[in-house]
Amino acid sequence: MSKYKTIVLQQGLEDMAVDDYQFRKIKSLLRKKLNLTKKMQDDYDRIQMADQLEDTFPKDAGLNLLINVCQSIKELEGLAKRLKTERAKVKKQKKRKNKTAVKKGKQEETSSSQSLSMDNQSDKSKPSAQKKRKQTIKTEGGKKMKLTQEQTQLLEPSGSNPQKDECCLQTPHKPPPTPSSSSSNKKNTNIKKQSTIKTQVSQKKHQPPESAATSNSSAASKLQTLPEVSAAVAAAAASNSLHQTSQTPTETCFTLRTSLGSPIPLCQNFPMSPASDSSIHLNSPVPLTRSSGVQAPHVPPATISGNSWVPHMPSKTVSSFLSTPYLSPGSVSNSAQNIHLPTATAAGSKQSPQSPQVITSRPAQTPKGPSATLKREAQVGIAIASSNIQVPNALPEVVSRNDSTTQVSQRAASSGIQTLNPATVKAPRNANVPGPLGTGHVYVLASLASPATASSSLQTSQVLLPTTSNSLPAPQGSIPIGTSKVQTTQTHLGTSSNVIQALNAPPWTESRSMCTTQGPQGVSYGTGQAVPCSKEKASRSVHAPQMPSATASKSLLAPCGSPPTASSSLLDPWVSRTTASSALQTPLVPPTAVISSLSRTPKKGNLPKEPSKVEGHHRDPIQVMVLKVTEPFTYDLIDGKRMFHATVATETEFFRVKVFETALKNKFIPQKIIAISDYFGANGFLEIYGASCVSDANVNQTMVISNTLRRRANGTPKIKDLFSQIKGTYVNGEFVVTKKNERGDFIYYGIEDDTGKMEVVVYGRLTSINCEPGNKLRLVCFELTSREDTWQLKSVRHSYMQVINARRRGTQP
DNA sequence: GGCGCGCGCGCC
DNA sequence: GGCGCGCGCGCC
Repeated sequence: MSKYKTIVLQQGLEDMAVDDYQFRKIKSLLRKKLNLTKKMQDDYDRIQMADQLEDTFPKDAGLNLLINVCQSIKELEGLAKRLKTERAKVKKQKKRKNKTAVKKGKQEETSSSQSLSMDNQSDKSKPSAQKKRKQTIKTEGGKKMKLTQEQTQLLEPSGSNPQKDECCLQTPHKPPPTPSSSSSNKKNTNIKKQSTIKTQVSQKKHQPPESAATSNSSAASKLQTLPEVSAAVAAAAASNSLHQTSQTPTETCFTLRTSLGSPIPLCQNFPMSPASDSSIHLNSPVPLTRSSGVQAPHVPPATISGNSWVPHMPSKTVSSFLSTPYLSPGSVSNSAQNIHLPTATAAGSKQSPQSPQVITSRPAQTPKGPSATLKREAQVGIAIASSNIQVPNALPEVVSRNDSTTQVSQRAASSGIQTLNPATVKAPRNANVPGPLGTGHVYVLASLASPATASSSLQTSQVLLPTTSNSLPAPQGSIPIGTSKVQTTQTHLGTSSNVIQALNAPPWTESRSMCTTQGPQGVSYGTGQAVPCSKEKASRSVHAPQMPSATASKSLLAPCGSPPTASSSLLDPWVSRTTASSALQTPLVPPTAVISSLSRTPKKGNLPKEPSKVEGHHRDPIQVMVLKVTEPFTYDLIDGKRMFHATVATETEFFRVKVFETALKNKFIPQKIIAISDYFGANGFLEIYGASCVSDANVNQTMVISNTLRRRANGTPKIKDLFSQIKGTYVNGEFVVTKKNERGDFIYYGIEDDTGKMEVVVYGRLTSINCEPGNKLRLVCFELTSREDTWQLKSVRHSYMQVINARRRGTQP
């Protein structure tokens, strides 16, 4: 029954709703009926499962059984309905030809009976297949709905519709195969079990009247998913980290491609920027994204303006985090679990921190302070890493110094708040130095690093950050935070963001800040940092916080110790978040206040000079103001694929956006505030695939974007400054054309400004745009690269080019 | 405490 | 986008 098989595989097992966790659950539920051995259960991917179903139930390829299973899983009820619909279609067709169709009413019975009879067949049919894990990172429509309902204010329209899933569909990014993937998975499962169910929140909304019991289980599953996600993320990160050093994320790319290649109908429609773009670059770790995003409801309201940052996931950082495990596997795993646990408990809280997109509260400055500290820390870590050695000894001292408890509090606040900091952007670029081995050490060092060392190294750290540093700083800061709060979708987000912040740390200069920060960081963020510290050196009082089991964020902070009061206050917010998603806002507020008082105000927060980078799939809504939009254009002439670019900003950072749904042009109106509830971060862009991913912000929503930030977001970089950026960076700007040279299929434009000159290389569709010397070229999404001695801006798949100030008008294709 | 620097901001 | 101002910070 090829038709049934097709439904089972492509519309069933590969449905976006069937994330890895759900898939495993399905395997578990079918274990008996399909006679799955333990190994089969662990190893089988979706295709193999489809084969197994087909072998066991040749009549309908196991479709009925699959439907039954899906019906028993709350999250998959929607899928069950869809499958029923598909089954009905096939039956109709069959009726015309044969009578074979089974009556719908008896479907279940038949399936069960079949299963019983067929049991024996299954085992051997399949060779130990390749373990391709397709982790289709898909979220369920149902989850979203829940979210939307809860969050009505923010997300209203977009989320509710199951179809929205389409937005996510693209996600198909698979987590790169981690070396230790199997182990990690297992861990995840464990974690899941342990994790308390935050699902309750989700449950509230959607429970289908049908089976309360099922719903509960499903809820639990959802919760569990979070850990998975984190694990997956970690795995992905780990893999990434390995590759990152080279900067060519071979594995990541591979995975992406495979995902693309795999027959996932849903995905096909969506352009996959990572894949599509000529170069994927380091950041690709998209795979991290997950369905977990569902929890969006938690999203804290406006209060947490700072939070907007959270989303950013410096993939690198994440990876680094992961990498640490390699150093000390045993310890690492433990740490990982710890991390997850907190998340699970706090799951509700997680989201809130992340989502906090809410820009409304402007306490931007306060957030900045914390962020700065974080950054510093990161730097320190980096610096240490570079120096590598000896730092550890210093640690004790450092710890003692940490009078900066206040700082800790700051961090905590900041962690929640600032994920998105622009700083992140910087970090990636710089990173060239790969130091896989170093990372582990670094990691430890960072936590321990004495102030002195840190300060000395700081400058270097900047350079180092990208490669080595990534791993180090990120893990510390990011992990803990991420775990505690974010994890679901965000897991990566949260973590990454944290990481990012660290990396970002703008104030390279301040040595002292570092010292203080260090101590607190580890503690405050707890799980993440703690883990590393504990593993290797642990014991220190500071590290103690690490241990914080899932339960109390407070405990974590406390350990940090110095600033009990402040810290406690900070923590509380988190706690509250965890417990009550609704409460999120209030909690947030206190932290910021605390922070401001405690921390030395950083003055003016550092406004980013470059767009913030986000990695992975994010479902927590982010509110942004639209600053700039291009016209929709066709980037794929063959398939007629269209998109447009946009620049959006929060009060503290800005983002470049690729919108692959041109119908969203009516949402992307300059000066308008919108909520983006489902997006992917890749290569420095936010990518939006579905019309439902963007909604209008609340009417009352206000957002003040400083002129400085606007200028930076819309401005043209100086050519000289581009020379100091890493290749692979995507550049926007308007440049005066001084030369034009057509060679073969390429057009080379010489561009220059008062700081230097370089070359624009145009290939493909954009060569049809007529631009002559003297004109000005508006470039969007051109890739910085170099050939021999000349720096170039190269057109890539999603590049947009426009001639301005030209007598002849060249427009986009 | 003075000086210089970097940053954000606002004016033009 | 350029320029000047004010602020905060770090250095001496």
